[in-house]
Amino acid sequence: MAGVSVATVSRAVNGSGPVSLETRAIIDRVINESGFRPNSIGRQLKTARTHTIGVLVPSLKNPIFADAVNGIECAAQNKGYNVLLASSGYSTDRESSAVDTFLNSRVEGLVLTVADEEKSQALSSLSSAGIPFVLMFNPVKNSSYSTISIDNRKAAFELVCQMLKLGHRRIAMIAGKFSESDRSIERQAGYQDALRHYGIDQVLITEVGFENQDVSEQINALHEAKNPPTAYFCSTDVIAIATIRALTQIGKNVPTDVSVVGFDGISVGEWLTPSLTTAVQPAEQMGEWAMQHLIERIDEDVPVKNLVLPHQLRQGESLVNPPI
Amino acid sequence: MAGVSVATVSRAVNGSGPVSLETRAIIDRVINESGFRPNSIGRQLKTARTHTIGVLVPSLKNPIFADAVNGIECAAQNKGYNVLLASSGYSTDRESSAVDTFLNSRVEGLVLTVADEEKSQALSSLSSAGIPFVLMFNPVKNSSYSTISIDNRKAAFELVCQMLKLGHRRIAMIAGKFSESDRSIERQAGYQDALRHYGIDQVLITEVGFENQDVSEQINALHEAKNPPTAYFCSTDVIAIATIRALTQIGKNVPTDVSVVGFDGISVGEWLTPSLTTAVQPAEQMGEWAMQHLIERIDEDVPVKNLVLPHQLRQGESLVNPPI
DNA sequence: ATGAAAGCGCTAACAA
DNA sequence: TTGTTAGCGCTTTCAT
Repeated sequence: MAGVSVATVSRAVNGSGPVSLETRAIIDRVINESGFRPNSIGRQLKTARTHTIGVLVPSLKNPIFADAVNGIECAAQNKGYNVLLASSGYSTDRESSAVDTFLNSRVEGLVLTVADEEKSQALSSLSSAGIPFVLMFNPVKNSSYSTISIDNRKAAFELVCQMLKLGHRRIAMIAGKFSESDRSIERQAGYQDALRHYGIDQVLITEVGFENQDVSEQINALHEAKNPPTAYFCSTDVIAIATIRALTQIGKNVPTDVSVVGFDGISVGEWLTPSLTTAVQPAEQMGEWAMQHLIERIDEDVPVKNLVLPHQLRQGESLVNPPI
Repeated sequence: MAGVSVATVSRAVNGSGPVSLETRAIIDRVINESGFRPNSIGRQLKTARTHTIGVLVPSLKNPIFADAVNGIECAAQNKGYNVLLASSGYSTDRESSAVDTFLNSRVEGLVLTVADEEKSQALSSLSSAGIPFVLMFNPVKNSSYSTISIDNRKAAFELVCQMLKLGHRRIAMIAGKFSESDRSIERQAGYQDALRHYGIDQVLITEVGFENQDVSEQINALHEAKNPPTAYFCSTDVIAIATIRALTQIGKNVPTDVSVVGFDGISVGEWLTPSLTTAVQPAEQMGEWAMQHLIERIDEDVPVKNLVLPHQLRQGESLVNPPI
């Protein structure tokens, strides 16, 4: 339309070569008039670069992941990368199929949280595909993968020690399904470490689904026992909130009757009454770091890195001494 | 590698034509051994279909958007579509550039929430590009765009009427920046409708940024006046939560000293103490519907539709009679 | 400063 | 049942 070759248009659009002022003017005019848009697909095919990264999280309904994705997306935008998003709903099958899709779409890298690093079919595909990725939230196990996380076990240990120090002896753990979360497993280990440290062998663990809004059934079951727990350690803040609701429904007051502790440090925990005692993961920064590191690995072929951030215990009102 | 032509491989991989059992077996074997992955880019270029939709929201930090994106993503996955995600941070410039990127990536449709439909450069690009899109949360104005929303003005009117009915006469509105949200404008109109309906002409509107976690300054200013408000109407739940915090910081109790009402119906509002009085938008379903309708428009060229869902008022503890 | 042409990986006629 | 081939839109040498 501009009476020039496609090569010249390419050079004009990308500024990738010399174009005379006059031809550039003509091309600009024609582009505006015709509504021409360079087709990224063609460019991607030719250059073998997509400037796209894949992001896979279990669910956006948990603010810990929404915040992380927010951090990732902002960093990506800054660096000129596009974000393909998928959620797994904590299902390993959906993890694998999402990763397959990403790989076929030729994403240049991934940031993801999987159910369990060790059992992940998705991660095997990824490593054999040889494309860089960063695990987010998943604990470090195989140090040949880049990861960003906190020490879940230690944080859980410290949290439960606090509970024990206040005098709690019957502490139940409401754990997200172990098969769906290696974080949950680590936190459970920390819980047991703490009990053992205090010479207590009454472990009381109830697994619940992560998508479960209502844990009344499980809580009721625990409270019908002869010696109900005086405190609950929950493997996420979202589960802690559900636990508090369930307790309230059966007439238990938190924290006077029973204490509840969460994990994650989602910001709403602070505004609740009682505010949540929890361990804070800086989700948004973790997302940002993951993205930045991923881009380093893509562009500069930087080596794998395992970043374990210090966690932070947040004292809330939901944990007090046990009733006498 | 399998000793067959690319055409045969294509047929085998896609099941798009006859392939003998033996050749299929060979191809499968070679694919597994070599780690071959069909390149979507090539296919996309050839077929001129990307099976990708763009999603643009202001921010994932507000659960109303995170929930909506969650709904969109699930629906997309069900229908075999990929999701390219971007956030605008309530900036119209970033809206436009995200839409440009989407368009160049040849997304087949978009679901988006823009600052203001009427002033949106992004929407002009979109409509002239002739690709289907669905506005989410934005009120219906130009009915030639598909939209899914509630009647913001009416909901705000009803909410503020409730406040007036309880006896409040000095009601301030803490509004998200009008330039960043046409919802905020509509809700403000509903607020004024209600005041007018009760013959009150003391409108008291303070604009705040959406990303603003801390509204202490604005709240303090209002409370240093001779007759401070007895109630606050906030244009979102997130702002309402910030308002409650600011009030608490200056020693005001909600709701005994002052009432606060939000808008959106994010689920945490229910677990707060006091629980939030608000108007509920069913974000996840809105996302699902948006995605489903978008795909109808893509596949079957269904006409534009404007769906205005009934809103629902949620009675919470944050609204009571004004102190005597 | 510009153009011609090859080729990225794929699909879809068409031919055999 | 399989192969040959053109071409999707782009970038990039290599000529001119």
